[in-house]
Amino acid sequence: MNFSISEENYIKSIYHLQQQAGLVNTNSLAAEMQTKAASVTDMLKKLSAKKILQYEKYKGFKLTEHGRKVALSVVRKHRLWEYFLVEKLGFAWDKVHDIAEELEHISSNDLIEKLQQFLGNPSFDPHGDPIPDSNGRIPKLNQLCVTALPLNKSAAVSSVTNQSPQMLEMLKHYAIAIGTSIKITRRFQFDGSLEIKVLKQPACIISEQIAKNIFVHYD
Amino acid sequence: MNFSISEENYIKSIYHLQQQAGLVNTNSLAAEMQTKAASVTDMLKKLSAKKILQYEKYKGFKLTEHGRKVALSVVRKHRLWEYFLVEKLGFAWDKVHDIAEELEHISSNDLIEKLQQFLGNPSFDPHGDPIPDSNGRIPKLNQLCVTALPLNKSAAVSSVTNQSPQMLEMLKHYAIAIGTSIKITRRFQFDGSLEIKVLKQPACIISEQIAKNIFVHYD
DNA sequence: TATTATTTTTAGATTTGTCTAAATTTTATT
DNA sequence: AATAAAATTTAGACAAATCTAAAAATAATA
Repeated sequence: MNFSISEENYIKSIYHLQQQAGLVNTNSLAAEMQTKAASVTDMLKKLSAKKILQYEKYKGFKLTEHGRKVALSVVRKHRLWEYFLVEKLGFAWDKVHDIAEELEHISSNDLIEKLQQFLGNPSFDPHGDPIPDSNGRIPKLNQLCVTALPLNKSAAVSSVTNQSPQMLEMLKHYAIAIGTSIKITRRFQFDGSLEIKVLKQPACIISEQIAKNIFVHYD
Repeated sequence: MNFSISEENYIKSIYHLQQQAGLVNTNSLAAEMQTKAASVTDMLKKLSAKKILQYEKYKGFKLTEHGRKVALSVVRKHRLWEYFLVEKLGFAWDKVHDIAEELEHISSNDLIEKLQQFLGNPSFDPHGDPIPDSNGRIPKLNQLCVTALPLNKSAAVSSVTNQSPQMLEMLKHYAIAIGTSIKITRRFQFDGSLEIKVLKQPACIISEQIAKNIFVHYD
């Protein structure tokens, strides 16, 4: 079946929201989509009729197995294009999101398979997020939130969950990117903030709020 | 100003039609767009209000200078993506049109500038059509229709104007692509058909109708 | 538990792009 | 020039996606 750009965007957003909480509710989806609750309800009816959603009035909703497959194919396209933009075209990793938002809706499967090959079958996008394969399988990486990293143990940043321009700008300022090796040199009990050390950079302090979004790789 | 996908498609089609005849009329645009004359009239009013068109009821229409610029930017994007699909992703040249139809509407200028650089600033797309630069300038190539090529003079195919799947399939069958060296070995006065010779291929006969769409390069 | 507040849905309107059928204008042909 | 044919436009309708305002259902609280 084919989906409109708008439908694909809803499906993708629902997927992301239900990663965190099992059931998704109307208002949180409206916030995520930057639209009104009434518009969400309209779309829910449509997606429900198309068997993308399990939806019960007033009770919340989640994707069906079929809906999840559709979501993963959009996520796959988004992340492959992000990889392309950064690795082949030379974009900075904090500039590619909006462009990939458009590219993810190009419909050709042939295109996305050839793109994947051209890129050398990458497993993770430039933000460290896993790229689902054509069957919807998601590569896993052992991850740990920096808030849980032992003191003075070096580890490589593997992903950043909040990808707002503000967050990405801040990381850039601290010279932190995917793959950057970091070390927690001090932990402040008072507010949970961390003193971190990046190679060739002066030590700096990040708030717990930021730290919660940064994950590192361990074996 | 920003244009919808539909508006961009109309603008591009008008551009192509007015390349051949100065003024464009409603029915021919409807045919090109595979839609109805009434829909075309509706869109003409909109584009006219946006100063894209010079339009007089019942009299035909053509792009303003501004409209031409917009058209050329869409054409530029289409042809750069076609080049990418063939040269980087390995698509056959007769498979890329529909995908490029979608990609040409991705809006980022930054993207298209970086793509152009990545591709090495190509001047012609895989069908031999010139790729306008970011200022709307179109590279020129001295071209000659094969119907006007002297007997037994070899020349390289530089472009093919009709890009219907049928035409492209036929050219593939005759082993003719952009750059292929061909020679007219005989000219039939009766119906204008031509006997042509492609290196390592048996001589074959093409109708005048096909020949009219094939152009060769000369110095 | 009764009442208030929040969340969600419905009803009805709007915009964009399309359509059909009818009316109008232009062009072609007796 | 009168009439027939073709091209074009108008009028009115429809689907998709959105919105506002009001109604209904659920959750929170006094």
